[in-house]
Amino acid sequence: MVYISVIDEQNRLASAPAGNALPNSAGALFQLLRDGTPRTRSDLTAMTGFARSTISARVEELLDSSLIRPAGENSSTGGRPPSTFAFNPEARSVLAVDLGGTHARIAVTDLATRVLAEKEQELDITRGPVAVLDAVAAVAMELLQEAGRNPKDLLGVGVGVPGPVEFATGRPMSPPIMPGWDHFDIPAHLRRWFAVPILVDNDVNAMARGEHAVAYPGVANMMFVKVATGIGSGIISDGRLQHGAQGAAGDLGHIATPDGDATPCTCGNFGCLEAVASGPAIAAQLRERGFDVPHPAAMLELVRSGDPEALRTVRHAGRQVGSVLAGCVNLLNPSVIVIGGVVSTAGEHFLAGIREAVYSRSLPLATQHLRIVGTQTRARAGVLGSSAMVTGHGLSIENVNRLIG
Amino acid sequence: MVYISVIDEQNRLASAPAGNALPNSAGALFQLLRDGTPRTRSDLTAMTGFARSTISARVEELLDSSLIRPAGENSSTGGRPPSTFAFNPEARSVLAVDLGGTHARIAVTDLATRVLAEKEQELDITRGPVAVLDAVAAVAMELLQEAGRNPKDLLGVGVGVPGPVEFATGRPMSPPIMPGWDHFDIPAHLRRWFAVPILVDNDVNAMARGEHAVAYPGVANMMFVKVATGIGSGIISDGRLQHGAQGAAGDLGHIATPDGDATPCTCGNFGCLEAVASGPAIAAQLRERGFDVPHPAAMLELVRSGDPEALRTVRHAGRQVGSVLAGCVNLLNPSVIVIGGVVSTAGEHFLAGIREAVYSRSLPLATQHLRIVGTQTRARAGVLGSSAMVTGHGLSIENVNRLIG
DNA sequence: CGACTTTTGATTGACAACCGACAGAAGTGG
DNA sequence: CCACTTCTGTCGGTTGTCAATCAAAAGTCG
Repeated sequence: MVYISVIDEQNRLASAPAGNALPNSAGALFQLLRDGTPRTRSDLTAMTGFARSTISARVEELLDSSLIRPAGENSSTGGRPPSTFAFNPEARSVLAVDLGGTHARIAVTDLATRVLAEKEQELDITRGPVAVLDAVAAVAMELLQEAGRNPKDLLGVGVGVPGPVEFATGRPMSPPIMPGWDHFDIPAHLRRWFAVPILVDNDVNAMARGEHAVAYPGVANMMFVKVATGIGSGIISDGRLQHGAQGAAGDLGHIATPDGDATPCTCGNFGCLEAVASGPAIAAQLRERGFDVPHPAAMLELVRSGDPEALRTVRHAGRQVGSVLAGCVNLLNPSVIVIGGVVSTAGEHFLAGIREAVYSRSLPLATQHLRIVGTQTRARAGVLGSSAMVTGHGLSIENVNRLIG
Repeated sequence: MVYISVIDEQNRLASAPAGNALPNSAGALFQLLRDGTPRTRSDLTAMTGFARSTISARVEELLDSSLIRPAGENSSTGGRPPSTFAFNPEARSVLAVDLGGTHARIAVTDLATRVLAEKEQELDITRGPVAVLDAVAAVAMELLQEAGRNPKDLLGVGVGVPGPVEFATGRPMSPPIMPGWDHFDIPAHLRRWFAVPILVDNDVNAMARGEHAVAYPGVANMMFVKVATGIGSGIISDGRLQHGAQGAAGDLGHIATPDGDATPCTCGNFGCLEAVASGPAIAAQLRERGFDVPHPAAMLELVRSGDPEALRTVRHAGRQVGSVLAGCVNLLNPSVIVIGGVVSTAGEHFLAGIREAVYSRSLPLATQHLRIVGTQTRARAGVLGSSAMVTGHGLSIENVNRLIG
């Protein structure tokens, strides 16, 4: 349900259903049904305060558009049993794209962020926007067919890319690992195939949205932290994903760790979190200790094998991440921190190191209800977030009214 | 002007005047006039797309309520000269309260956050909520009379208190320096005198709102940092003040400084920013170096006198603050950081230290358009912010419609 | 099986919102 | 002084919304 702030009768700040304050419309009614729970017309009149006749008309509109569908009948309470209606996630579909440095994951989802068809494949981002996006579009067409969906069916396209993005225009802004993509108009190019709204965001922001939508839908303040080649985060504050002034918010990788570590970083500074706790940094530390770690996957195997030295190294890296996150907790006071990225798959020791450092260095008021957890959506976080980004904008009151009208 | 996100004709994410999507109403029209610029009826028809007759009716409503007032005539363009209308900040007044540990500043302002009457006085917060709020109410009544305003005239009351607040209820939550205030219902108590909406927030959040409203109204992402006995901040992201999950967001005081300093802090940890760069910490450092610094004011005098050793100490403290802010910049990517609090009045050396550390440790993308500045509103930031908090809620579309209807 | 209850859909009339048209007001320019 | 332009207020007409009523549908209960 969508809530807005109002001052209630006691002149206190409170929350009220948006339907009371916003204009009555099919779109507003739809927001009440969006949680998927079946409701009767009577439920809706009680929730909105509008007349049954008005609700009936609105429900009919929504049924016609197939955005809601009949959901059976409730049991009778002595008279005719009421018929119920619920959000119909099958009404439209969403194309969700998650681009990484070397791989792309592409999915077709329904409106409830459920995957209908999905494919992951190698795709080198350095091949440039035209080659990459053309390849993405080709796979997308296959997936749409596989899912039995028509391109006309799409509500929109969501794309996550591994670099900062100017969210309003969908253009990457000076991305360090995406040569040729700077200021490229991704929506314009993709619109050659898909004549629908196209939204682009940073990949970690997309992952934050995915985890939020699927696993923590009611949480207003959370962080998603990705620890892999780099270390980044997506921030959701007050229920909204935060981009910052240049779309560069959430970059944890080059925050200095508090213990005065002087490891040099690729950015030119010393002691950056990325230089001491990222996947490559952990692998380097293990090599220093005589282990044979030719590639990141080998590091994970070593840790999973239970080698004590490797576990200590990973746990220490976790503490480093946690020491930086402790500052983030004091600053943002989130309810949940989700840890994702390949390094987080190394096991519980990494997470334990993070928790240890956060709970020892953050303020009690901020940590008393704080949960630090591993990702539930794992490798799918990105595509799920791209999908949630599209439904978040595409199922707004205004847009639903447009879809119907 | 109020903007909302929509997908435009090109299916791109863009901004459009709220009047297009929100229902037409006097409140919505008022938002277009709220910037204070005089506009003609024709201007408004062009901005909203509504018929002149509709606009005329709405303008009349707003004139009747005195929320807008005639603002003279524009010069003729060949025919009858159009009359213009502008926001009338005198229509109502606001009671703004800024409570500190030992002082209170109370002001009556107009709707444009301009002070009409103001008083600062000693008031020990440890005397407890009843004694303090009763004293505040008494002063407020005097100030209302001094400003020639009636209590009925109030749009609302805004209060800043030196501790965490549950914003929705206006109750302090485990405030460390406010004995007797924990969970006290401040709005309920003040409502005995003022039967209007009463909003309560943390004092640093209020200062952030004040500086934002008066000096940086268009900036969507900024931080206000107060360096005094403690070190705290107010965060404005995406144009909204962020409270975090427990209203504890913005606490910089107990973030660990990156250089591994081991100074013990009152919180039980080591190397907290507050332990190395707050007013008392700087005073302690100066005492260690043989200076006679019996109280905080003496520290300021010493620095203002230009003593090189004192300047070095202050500059070093600035660097410590900056090293923590560098992380905040990477995390939040603000456009502006405003430095306030008594320590910031010590001179440019403190600010210089902050800038030095931030610009050396933050990412170029985040710092290229970043400004780090001293407060313009100074000691008034708190009351101005309390006032802005009230107008921000009280002049919303819904509330203006209520004021008129 | 019949009386009663509850839900649903259709109809109707009241009402408010909004628009366009019109006439009057207040200027400019020849 | 008059033609023309631009702005303003008013009025009637249209539209769409909403609430009340009613009859039919579909169940429960005795």
